Amino acid sequence: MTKSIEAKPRPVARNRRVAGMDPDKRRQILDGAHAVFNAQGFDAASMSEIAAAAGVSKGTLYVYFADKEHLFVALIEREREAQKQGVYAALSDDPDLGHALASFGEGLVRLLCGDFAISAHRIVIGVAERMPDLGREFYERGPKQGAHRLSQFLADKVKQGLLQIDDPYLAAVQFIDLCQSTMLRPRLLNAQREPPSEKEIRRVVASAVAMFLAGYGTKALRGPTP
Amino acid sequence: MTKSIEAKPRPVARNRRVAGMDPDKRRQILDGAHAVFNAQGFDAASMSEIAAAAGVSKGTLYVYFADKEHLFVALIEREREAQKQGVYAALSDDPDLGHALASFGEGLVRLLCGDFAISAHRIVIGVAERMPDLGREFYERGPKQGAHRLSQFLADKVKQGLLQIDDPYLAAVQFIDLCQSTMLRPRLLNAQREPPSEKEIRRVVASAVAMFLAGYGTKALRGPTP
Amino acid sequence: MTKSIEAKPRPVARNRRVAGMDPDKRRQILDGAHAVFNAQGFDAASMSEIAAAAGVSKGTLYVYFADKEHLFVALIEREREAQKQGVYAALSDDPDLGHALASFGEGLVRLLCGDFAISAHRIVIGVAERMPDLGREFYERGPKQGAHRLSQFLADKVKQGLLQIDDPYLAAVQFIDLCQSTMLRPRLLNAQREPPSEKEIRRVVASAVAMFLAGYGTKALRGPTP
Amino acid sequence: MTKSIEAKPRPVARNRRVAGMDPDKRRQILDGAHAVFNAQGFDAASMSEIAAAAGVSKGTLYVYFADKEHLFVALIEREREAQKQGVYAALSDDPDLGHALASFGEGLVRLLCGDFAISAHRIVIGVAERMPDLGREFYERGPKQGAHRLSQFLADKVKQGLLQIDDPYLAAVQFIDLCQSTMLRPRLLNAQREPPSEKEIRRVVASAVAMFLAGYGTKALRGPTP
DNA sequence: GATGAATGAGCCTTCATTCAT
DNA sequence: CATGAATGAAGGCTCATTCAT
Repeated sequence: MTKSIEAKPRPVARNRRVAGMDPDKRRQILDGAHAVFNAQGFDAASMSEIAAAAGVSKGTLYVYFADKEHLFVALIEREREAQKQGVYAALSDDPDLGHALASFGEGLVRLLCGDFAISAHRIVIGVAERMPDLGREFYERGPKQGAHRLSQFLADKVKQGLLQIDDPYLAAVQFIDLCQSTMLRPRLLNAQREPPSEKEIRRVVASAVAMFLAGYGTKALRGPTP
Repeated sequence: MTKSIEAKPRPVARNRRVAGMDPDKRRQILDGAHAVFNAQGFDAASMSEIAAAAGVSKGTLYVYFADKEHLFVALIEREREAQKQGVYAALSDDPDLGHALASFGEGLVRLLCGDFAISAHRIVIGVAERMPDLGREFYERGPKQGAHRLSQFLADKVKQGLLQIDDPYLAAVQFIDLCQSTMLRPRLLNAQREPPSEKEIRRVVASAVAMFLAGYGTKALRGPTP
Repeated sequence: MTKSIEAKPRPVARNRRVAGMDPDKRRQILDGAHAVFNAQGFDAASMSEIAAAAGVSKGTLYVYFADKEHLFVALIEREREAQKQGVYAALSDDPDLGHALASFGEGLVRLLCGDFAISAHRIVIGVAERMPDLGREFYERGPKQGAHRLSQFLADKVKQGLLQIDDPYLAAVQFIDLCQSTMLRPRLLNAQREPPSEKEIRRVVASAVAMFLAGYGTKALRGPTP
Repeated sequence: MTKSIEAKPRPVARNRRVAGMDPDKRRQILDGAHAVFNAQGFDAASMSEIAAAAGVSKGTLYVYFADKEHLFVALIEREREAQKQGVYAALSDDPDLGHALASFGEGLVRLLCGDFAISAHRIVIGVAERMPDLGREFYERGPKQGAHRLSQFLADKVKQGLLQIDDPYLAAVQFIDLCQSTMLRPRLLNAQREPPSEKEIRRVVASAVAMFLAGYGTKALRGPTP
């Protein structure tokens, strides 16, 4: 039968040796897990392969992580933290709204269509049915939070009179989706093996910015007209 | 000694019985497979469970489908055929472009955020790493073909002077993505257990149509102004 | 849709653990395999039975041997090594040719009609159709090599003028076959459950030696006549 | 567990429909079984393949033969009958003893090293452990009876003063084994894929006859000397 | 009587997890 | 603490046999 993270109460909290966990070894294990999960997906990845890739024994795996699922969740968490740096910087740097959105959009697409994010997405989506908590958490801490952040930026611009938006959160997601159009889906389905080219990213994001500003921009945005 | 003893390839032909396949039983099996695959995903679904869900013996499964993968592929095929009916009808029915796009978009979202399409998406994305052919084919016969169809419709409207579009395929995917904004992703990640409400669909699609026409519409579209 | 979805070959290396194989456990497994293969033949022997007979878990079997065939081949190898000791000693020990041949023949028959050699023969012959490599290798390292060794001994005697032989290899096989006459075949077909008695062995081998020397002996062999 | 012909009492004599068995269909089935058993061996042959090769349904197989083993036994019986014709003719035809033995030996080797006899031998030897009755019967009705027949011929020649033999049965088997030297064993083990050439057969049988007559011939045999 | 679709026990193999060293 | 040999449940798949048509 299905094993679900929350369905398994892990009856006795056994050898939860928390003392003396070597952070280096933990990182080492997560690196190995990263390689194997990305290459194989969740189900096809075996703990033996992960142990081998990490250069530790299988037993050690279980010292650091209660089971395969917890190892995977920990990996997702680490990677999320590692990557969400800097993408949002573009939003505050550039005084020109179009430039700011383009920089942000390009950075976002580079990140989301990159090998790791695609793999992680694939895996989490693939197990979402069996591990709804993982999926929800991934969604809330990732895409949702990102959109929220952008929506705050947009709300700011509304206040400044540059944009006219009823629902800033919807607008934020729309912008994010526009930026990924034609690029994300074929990557997720593995119909496109390579990340999109820089040229393609710029082209698509430019189109997204144009449509977004056409839809939400005010006269004030189009610049000081005589 | 020899490293590996290769068994001589069996000379007598394997009888892939194709004749006498009861279509009802085939449907019955696919129904069972549908239930189990959707509930568990590809890897976690077991052929035993599928057999039980279908009300047939495990052996019968293998009379109708060569193996687990072929069963899954056949299921995807059946469902695609069953569902791609009628979504595109909206494109030709309505003389008003805004109405046509809205109808189309709403139908599409209803389909793509419905339980089955979400499950199928999840599964195919989940196995895309290990079965790239399946992923690619799913992409090409599904999303890509759909976008292509819409792009032809848009190209038509360009000829009619109603729209001004450089890359109709990109525009088509942009529209499709806009229609799904805020609704598809949480569904895929199982952060949203229920399909979106009709009201929500109408709201988001209306916003998508508005932005799309703001971005690509010509003066001619806005109607005969005095 | 694609006819067959080829799973991408797993990039991460399979860890064929070779290190840390406990020789005692390996022997234990081979002993169990010996018992079950001999009792059932190759196909009818099940890995479960072998595991039970060896007193290990099924999983352990696969730690030591890649699969059923490799286990079987390893068993054959072990047994061959264990048994080909000492049979050829008789050839050099005895100065009298008749005695030497008789000792050798008796030892050979004792070996080849013994329980193990009969079982191994039965199994290898039984699978020879499907595993020609195994059969050929068994033949070449066993019967063929044995005959070759004897033929060298005979060629020596030819040089000494004691024998007159055109084709020493043929002569060697003839002698070997004569020694087994009436004893090997009923054993192989299980028409004779017990190995032949010592008395019977001596009788048949004596007859073989007599006929062989009658056919190939020279006057010099019959001894210095007045 | 092992299935053994005699160990399985076949509790209720069920549908042993004996009436109306079409001899043509029976032959047809045995022909199919012949092809498949020879190509695959006993265990690897499947009843489906046999049914397909015979051009009948699987159900029909079970009308004519109780199970796989009985089908196989019936096949062996039929083939034995079909083949033991004519080999013994040589024994009475030729007035010259050397010629008679050579003709007989050559015919025998041609038969025993031919594709069918080799296959049958392999299969029976392979299952002899699990089906001792089959092995014994095969032995007694085949090799043993053949040797018996030759021994009677030899006893005759002893009476005629041409041969001097203590144990004619042993002598018969010795002759038979000599005829097959270097040819039967590699065939059985599939180390020699083709039946031996006529030239080789003549060479080896000539050598066998020579040795046999050297060992057992009387002065009378060597011909009327002055 | 013949058919062949259906059965289900059983096979080989894998792998997450444990535990003695 | 780390190790990795051992476990055993479970998975995909086959095939001898049965039975409704």
